[in-house]
Amino acid sequence: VSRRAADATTASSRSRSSASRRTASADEARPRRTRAKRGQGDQLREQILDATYELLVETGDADRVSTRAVARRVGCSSPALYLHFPDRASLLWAACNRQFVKLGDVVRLAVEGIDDPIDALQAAGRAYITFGVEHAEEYRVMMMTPETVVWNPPIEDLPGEAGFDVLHQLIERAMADGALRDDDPSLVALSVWAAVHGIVALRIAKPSFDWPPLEDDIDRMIRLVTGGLAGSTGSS
Amino acid sequence: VSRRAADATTASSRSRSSASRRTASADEARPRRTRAKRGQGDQLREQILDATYELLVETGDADRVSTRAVARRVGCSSPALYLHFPDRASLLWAACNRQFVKLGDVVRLAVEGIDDPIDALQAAGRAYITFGVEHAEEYRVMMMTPETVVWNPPIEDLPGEAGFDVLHQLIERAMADGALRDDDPSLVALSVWAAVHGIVALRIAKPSFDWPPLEDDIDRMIRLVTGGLAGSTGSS
DNA sequence: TGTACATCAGTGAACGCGCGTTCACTGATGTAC
DNA sequence: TGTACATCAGTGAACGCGCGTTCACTGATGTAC
Repeated sequence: VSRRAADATTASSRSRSSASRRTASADEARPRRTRAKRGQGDQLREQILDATYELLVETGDADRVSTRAVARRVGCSSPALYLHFPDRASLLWAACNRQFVKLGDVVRLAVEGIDDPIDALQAAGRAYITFGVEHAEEYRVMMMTPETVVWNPPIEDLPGEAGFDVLHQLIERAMADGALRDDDPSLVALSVWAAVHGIVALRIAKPSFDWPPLEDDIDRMIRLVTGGLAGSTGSS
Repeated sequence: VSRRAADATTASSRSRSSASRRTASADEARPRRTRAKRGQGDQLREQILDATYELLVETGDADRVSTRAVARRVGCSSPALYLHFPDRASLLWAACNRQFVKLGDVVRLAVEGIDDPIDALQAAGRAYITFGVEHAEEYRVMMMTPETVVWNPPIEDLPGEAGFDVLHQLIERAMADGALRDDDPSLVALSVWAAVHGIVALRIAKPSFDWPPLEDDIDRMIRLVTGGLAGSTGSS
């Protein structure tokens, strides 16, 4: 401890410090994996993805998931990862993406069978927010991390995976029905997406803030948004 | 390049790879700093914060700002940082926070002299979003990064620094005036904050997405939010 | 049926790196007597 | 006015670390002739 800085209270859990690495190391206990049979090379790929995802959830920080830790968890050597992924970034991305495509599915499922587009919008928003909060670490990696670090696939895939396309269609339909005031559906969909993302992202970034119950927050945002889109123009 | 992964196109710009480190190194050219005079020890502190902030902006990634790079930029030795900050996390946080308190100020300033609470809310939202997008890296570090990595000071300071308290007061006032429908002002303020944060956060996280002009987005969100809060209850 | 060969599914050791931080120190400047 | 001493504002070298990745290899399994 240096002289003037001696009064510091910071615990310092930076991803680079050896102390924090040690935290994530209940690994090496795993037994050495047995080599896969001849045609079964892709088994390892799945196991690697599973382990990566586990570590992601356990550490809560993509930066603390190292290739070596993944290999220890799997029970293979670390070069073995390179038989299936070109580099660490691709591995992390793949592990997140596998869970993440579920978001689009969940939103699509939530909407199924609901005829009224406003009701469907509400269901979609609810599903999106709930999923995001419950899968915080993937959400963070996919939606809150700079592209340069993690976003390899074409950016155009984003809407489909995030359930954004569902949003878009619902809003188009609602406008055609007269349930929402006429506007550019793409732009309105972006606003709604941003609003919904905002709830999830703030909670993920600041979990120790004294948030109200999630359900209240969802209801209020949905009322706010659908009320706002449906009403006559606001004061301005 | 390994065998099965040979077709990979990923450029691999992970924060850990030596390649990406090299990108951020137009440093060592700086002249050696001269030692400060007797009572002027705090000059170095300011210079360290400046350099940290510069690197933060240049790299666009807090993980790529190392204590050694900061020292090189300043022109001092890296142990010198420890005369003023207990560890790297504190340094990074301080550098961001220094710029970040401006957000609260900007929001407060934007609101000054506007009597109508709805107009004031719109001005506040506009100021918040603009500031966030223009100071993407600080915003990312402060508002989109897990607390464990970067959030040392008490979480209760967040609202004041983010201009959230202004929002809260405006909403209280608007409700008292009858300009907004009665509700719990804290919860409504959270929703509005989330909506506004959503716009900023998505643009920062996915800069290569084909976003509409920021102004349009701001206007639409403001209309959506204020219209929604003011109108009678939406369909539900 | 035998056997040379190709392929698959990996492994162990090593490279080189930059990092956060600590340690013992140093020279200039002020202060007490 | 001199001088011993304390303090300030740092420095240079080193420690130990875990990392991403590459390299050359190995043993088991299938395949062609």
